[in-house]
Amino acid sequence: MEKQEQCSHLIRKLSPVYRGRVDTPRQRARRQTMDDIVRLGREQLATVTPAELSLRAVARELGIVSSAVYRYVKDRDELLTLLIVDAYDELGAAVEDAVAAASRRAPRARALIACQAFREWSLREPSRFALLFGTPVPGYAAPADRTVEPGTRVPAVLISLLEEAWVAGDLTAPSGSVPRGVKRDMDQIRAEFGLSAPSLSVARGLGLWSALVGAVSFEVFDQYGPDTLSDPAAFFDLHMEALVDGVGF
Amino acid sequence: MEKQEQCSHLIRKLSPVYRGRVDTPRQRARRQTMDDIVRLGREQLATVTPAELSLRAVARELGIVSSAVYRYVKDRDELLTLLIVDAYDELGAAVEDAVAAASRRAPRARALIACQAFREWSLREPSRFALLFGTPVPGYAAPADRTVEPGTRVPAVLISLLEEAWVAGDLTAPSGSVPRGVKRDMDQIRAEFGLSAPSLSVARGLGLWSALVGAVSFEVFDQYGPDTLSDPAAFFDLHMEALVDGVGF
DNA sequence: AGGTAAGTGTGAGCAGTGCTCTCGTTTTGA
DNA sequence: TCAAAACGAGAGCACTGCTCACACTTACCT
Repeated sequence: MEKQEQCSHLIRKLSPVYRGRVDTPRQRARRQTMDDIVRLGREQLATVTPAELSLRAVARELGIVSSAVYRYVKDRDELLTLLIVDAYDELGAAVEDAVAAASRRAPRARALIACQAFREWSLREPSRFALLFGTPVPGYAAPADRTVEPGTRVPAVLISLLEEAWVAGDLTAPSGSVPRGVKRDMDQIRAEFGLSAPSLSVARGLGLWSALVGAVSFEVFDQYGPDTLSDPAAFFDLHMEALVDGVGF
Repeated sequence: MEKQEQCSHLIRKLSPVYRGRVDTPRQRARRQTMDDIVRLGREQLATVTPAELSLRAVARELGIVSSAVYRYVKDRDELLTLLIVDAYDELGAAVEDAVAAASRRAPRARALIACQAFREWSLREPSRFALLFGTPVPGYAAPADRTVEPGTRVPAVLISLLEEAWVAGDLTAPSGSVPRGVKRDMDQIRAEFGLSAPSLSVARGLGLWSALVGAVSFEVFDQYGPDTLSDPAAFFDLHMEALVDGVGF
């Protein structure tokens, strides 16, 4: 089905007869329905955790019988993948935009802004945060070829800020030795992203990334006791500043 | 039901006739069944995420019809609470034991050992880790009066190590100012635990706690990309050392 | 010692889920 | 024009949590 469609799509593109009318009504309808499905799934995630996301509910709101939705989405897992990519993209855009809007500030300040943007998006979209960083759903394994790229956007922002600070001489390399195995892994990352920043800084950056998710997870999932933090945002900032200092910013 | 039992229990304790035979067979059987339910739930959690934990499966393995299990457990949520307390206790014991076994070492070393013990238990029990620190299950809200105390054991260990280091003069207070609101919250914690360590140290300790959970969560939930860390334990140690340094240990 | 109430297990049943299959109808593309 | 592809409907299977009416057994009190 998928293959057939792509095939006919290709034919249309190549055939002069269809110039200017790339879509059949059916294809337009299908794309519309696909968008609706993702939208309804996203809306459902506003009130429900990923584990209890219901295809039947999507079909219902779509005004379609439950089995018909399988014409568009192979699986519940398939819908999850769509929503994961959707969420990663929106999160990535939010963080990138926040950083871009502060392009004149120092890398350190922008790193903090990135963390804040991450936090704010997550608090605004707790279920989608859970979808990305919470308990993975049971048998589901995200297909790497579709989720890795959008999932790397936020860490990529942090990494690029780190590198920018390093080349600008604004990053003081932390002192200390790095175990051989970790060094090798960091060098691989450095090669992959074309970084000149030292291994230990990269390691600290990766640590910052996991600590950031941990801190936000604590807030979104209410892991701090009740009433222990009267001003969570202030505590978050303080925490992030310490982490950012640890990286050498 | 509960009240009646406690009542008769009291009577038995007070009545000389029952001296030495505190339990009726029925009460013994009930306790046994309760233990079995928790055990089966725990076993189920080894292969299944908290969200898809099934009461019917427990009943099935118990050799009992599905509705009968509601004689022992009011709700699926009730079972969750039992398992949460169970997991918190085992995790707390694991960390406390690891720290106690190294009682002759410096607080800093013991803090690192606590973190490692936390990580090891979590990797050994991924689903139970998810139960405690992953996405909260849908409508479920843990009853504070039963979960807060066991849930505080691990942070309590960290806090006590921090305090111990401080009174021994082994903790260098980090420099920097603390926003008023955060200061107030930290003072509340200091009062609650009877701490003399400075507010900023306590704040850093809380940050360490959330970062620890974040780091472990990254490993348990496979948030680092695949194959980015060839020696996760070494990276974890490096990360924790940095955090512990940040606290002032 | 006997009656009463509580505790326990059974089975049917309701509403919900994911997913499959068959059957018509419509659209598409050659 | 016609076969194939796409689509929607509806029934159905196996599973879930949970409730209820019904039996039976144990425990407690008079």
